[in-house]
Amino acid sequence: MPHTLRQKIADLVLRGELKPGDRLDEHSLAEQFGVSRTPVREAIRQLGASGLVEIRPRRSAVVRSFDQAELNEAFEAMGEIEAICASRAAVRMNDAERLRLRALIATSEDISARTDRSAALEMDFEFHGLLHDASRNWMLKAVAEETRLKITPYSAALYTMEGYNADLDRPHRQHAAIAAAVLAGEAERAGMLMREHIAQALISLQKFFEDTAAQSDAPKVKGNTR
Amino acid sequence: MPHTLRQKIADLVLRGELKPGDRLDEHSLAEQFGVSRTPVREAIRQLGASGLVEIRPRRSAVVRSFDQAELNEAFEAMGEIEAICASRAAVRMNDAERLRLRALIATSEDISARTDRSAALEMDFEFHGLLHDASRNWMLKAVAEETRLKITPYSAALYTMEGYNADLDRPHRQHAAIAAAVLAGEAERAGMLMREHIAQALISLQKFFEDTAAQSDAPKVKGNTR
DNA sequence: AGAAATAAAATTGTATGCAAAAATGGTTTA
DNA sequence: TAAACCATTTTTGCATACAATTTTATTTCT
Repeated sequence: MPHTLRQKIADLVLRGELKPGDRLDEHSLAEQFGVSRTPVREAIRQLGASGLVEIRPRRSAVVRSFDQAELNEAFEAMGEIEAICASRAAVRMNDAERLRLRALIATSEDISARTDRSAALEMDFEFHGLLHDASRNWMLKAVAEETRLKITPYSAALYTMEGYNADLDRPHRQHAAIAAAVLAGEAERAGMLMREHIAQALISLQKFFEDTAAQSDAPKVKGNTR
Repeated sequence: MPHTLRQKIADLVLRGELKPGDRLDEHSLAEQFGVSRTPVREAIRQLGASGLVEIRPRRSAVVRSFDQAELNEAFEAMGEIEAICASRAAVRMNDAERLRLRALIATSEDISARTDRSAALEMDFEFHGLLHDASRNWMLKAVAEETRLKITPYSAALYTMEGYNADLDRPHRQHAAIAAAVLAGEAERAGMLMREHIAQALISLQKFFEDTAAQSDAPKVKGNTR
């Protein structure tokens, strides 16, 4: 895990320290990480190409923000892509991965019961990551994870926000159902369940935004603030 | 079309002046475009994040190259993504786009008859681009075009290489069939035809590589050269 | 002659400086 | 009071310089 500067800056966004719309000041980032502006600029440009931040000539880069329509489209796209990964995984998953998938679901059961939000977020990453790997297609995996990355500032909020009591059990049950289909080799069904899973995530997210519209530290959809 | 430096360097790759495996020398690129190394480096990093070039610490960036397995996976992924775009387009395309699609196919008919390779390449871009737009989903469009970008150094060779007599009529007929399905609103069928179209492109490409294995200026699959 | 070792050249990574543009703040004016 | 104007400060874009590393060329040794 060589923590590149790009990764460090991305982490600021993924960990929620920088929220959609926030500016990335080259000078302060440089100071914060003990380097000069040059490597910071290069890292920011890379994040711009990955779609995590928005780069505007002569103006500070800002964390990419989506309006409602863009969020809907992003989730629709991710649903399709994840569905493809899942159906491929159902046909191609190897024995080691099958074992790991079973273990993951068992752990997830426990996490859900304990209502451990941060563990649940990590579990979510691992579950989907495993399916990406099992799709036996590096580009599918790359596409899925790039897409996931872009909306993380929003989707992670579901797990991250303290005090927000979204249901942790529903995503767990959906993961379990998908895993069952994958393990049974039912490609079509795995894809369908995955699509529904992502669609459900969008609905939860929209509900979350309504519920927390008052709170100030939640990521806002574009046009909501200032 | 504000030709950014990033775009200019990308064009070198897309136009085939830089082939997979070729090094991108910061100094000579800087000289070539009349700027210093700093903006060149930033552009290269961006292209690295887009997956068009490969960046290795302390070593020159090189144009991304794929081995046979990676190419297969890339085309499989692209087939799925383009299929989704096509089926969405079949349901969501508006009247202006329908008109344009018809015109495109008519022009394509002519291009195919005249065996105009460079026009055919442009047509290919426009056809798929139109479907991306008509999917009414910016992220799907972004994903499709990023994926397409990565394999362009290989797929464009089919059209670019002088003297290689690949069939121009087949892709045209496939485009026409897809267009018909889209215009008829047959989402399922449009997606299926698109998947087959991309699969066929891979087969043609593999054939192309076999045929031109001797020629030195064709892009090679990783491991073939040096 | 071929391989290994070594010296020279070329290339990348980063810091720094400066000009140009944009954001900020305060003053004036309607 | 609010808007418009102007000066100040901040921030970005780019060029340049230099150290660290890799690459290339040359020489030496077996």
